Amino acid sequence: MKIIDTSTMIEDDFDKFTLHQIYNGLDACVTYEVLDALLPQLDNYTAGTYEFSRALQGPALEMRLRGVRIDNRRRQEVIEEYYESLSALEAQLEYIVSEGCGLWNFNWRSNSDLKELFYVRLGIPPIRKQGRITVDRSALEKMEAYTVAKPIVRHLEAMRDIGKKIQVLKTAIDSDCRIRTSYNIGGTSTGRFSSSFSEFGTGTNLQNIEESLRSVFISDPGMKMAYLDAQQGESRVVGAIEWNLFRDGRYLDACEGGDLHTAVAKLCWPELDWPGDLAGDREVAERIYYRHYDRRFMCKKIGHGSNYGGKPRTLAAQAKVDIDVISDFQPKYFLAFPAHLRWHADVQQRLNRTGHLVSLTGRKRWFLGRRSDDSTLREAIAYDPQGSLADILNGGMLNVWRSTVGCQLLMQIHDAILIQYPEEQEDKIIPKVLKQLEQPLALKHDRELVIPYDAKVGWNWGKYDSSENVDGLKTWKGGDTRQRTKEMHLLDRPVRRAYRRG
DNA sequence: AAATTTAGCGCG
DNA sequence: AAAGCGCGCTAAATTT
Repeated sequence: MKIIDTSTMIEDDFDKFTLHQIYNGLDACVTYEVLDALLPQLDNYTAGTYEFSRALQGPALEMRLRGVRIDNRRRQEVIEEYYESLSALEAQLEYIVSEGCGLWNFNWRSNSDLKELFYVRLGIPPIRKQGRITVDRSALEKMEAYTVAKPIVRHLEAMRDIGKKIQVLKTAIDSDCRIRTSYNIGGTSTGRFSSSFSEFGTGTNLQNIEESLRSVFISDPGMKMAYLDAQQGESRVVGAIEWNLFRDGRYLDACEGGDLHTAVAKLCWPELDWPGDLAGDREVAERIYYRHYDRRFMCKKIGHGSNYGGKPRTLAAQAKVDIDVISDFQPKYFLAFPAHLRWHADVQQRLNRTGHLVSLTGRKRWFLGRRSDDSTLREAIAYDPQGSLADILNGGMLNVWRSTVGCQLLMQIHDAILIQYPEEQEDKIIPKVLKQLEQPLALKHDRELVIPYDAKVGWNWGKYDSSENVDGLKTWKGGDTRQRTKEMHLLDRPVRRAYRRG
């Protein structure tokens, strides 16, 4: 054994391999020295958080290693279809812009080209966002009101939608037809995971995949998937915080009593025909409202946004409703749940006095922004529910991972996990998984927080659809009689589309 | 030519 | 002038 003093060594004295070993050694040893300096600084809260983070390395590394199987044939097909639609739209738009507006060498992805087109050539008054001129989606939507802009805008909206999907679909996957991500356990200020490309440079963030692309993620042969998501998780945590602080359980009661987002929808659109029962109301709330989103989805935004200090104008813009809808809604909402405003005031006070907060699950965070800034207060308000739910979800995930229920973790998506298991054992495994996830958290004044999980099962990550996606996720009720669609040999498949000429 | 910043957009 | 929070990725634009 040879000891190398890196403070005096001369690089030229060593071969490349040895230099790599030295580099690795420094990586490990210096990190260890840092740990020596950090450990004495831990307090009761941060020591717990550190231990928890270390424990999460197990499931996180396993998910990173395993990856998720991709239906590559379907992926390629979809990419091709999207590319075809995109190039057709591109050609049409190029024609409109060159012949109609006299703009050559126009690039629809270039925001400066778009600003030139709309705000100079077409003479539309510039639309601003935080003081800056913008051509984002909401600006495009506003410009639909101008007859000259409308066909262009319609093209751009469709092209951006498709372009975004292509971007995700063409992400490089590994040679074993699996997509892998790298979870970063300490990657956020709240305690959530972050997700990004894998250590091999393949894959991507898997926590922002849109619903329409999820069906290309499939389970392994003989395995079936379950998507388990915490029902109204963040809202329940808000309710739990308010219970602990003020012994005011009205919001938690509301979460536990019914569907909160539907209740918000009823407050926002009282003029709609609400049947009055849980299932009927939910059906009304789930009718498509804007793009592919339903009212219930919009109300999630309105509810969360209001909880976290959102103002009518912003929330109205986000939920695509008239500002009056929110201005009418919020007073009713804060009257029904007065603890919300008390909680905000309490956060403000703690922030001013101490500069840090400890969440419901005992996670401590310092706030380094100016304490007098509104944005610092809003960060602080959002912190506890967001961080606590992450801890609760991850705690449940850790239970599942440590247990012997016989499933494999595939993904963590903030308030949900995706797992797979031998399909014939579904009805044995799902209840056990739910039990591991739904462990109660003790609150003050003799109450518990239990977050129920919704389980959906299938052979791919997309939503079940009787015509489009029969293998997709369907709410688990026990006894799913479906059989997985057989994979068809390439040559046996019907030809879907003729080659385009040209 | 390479590195960094900006704008836009997807998810929870 | 604007006022939910938390992320990561891409193409274009800008700086080095």
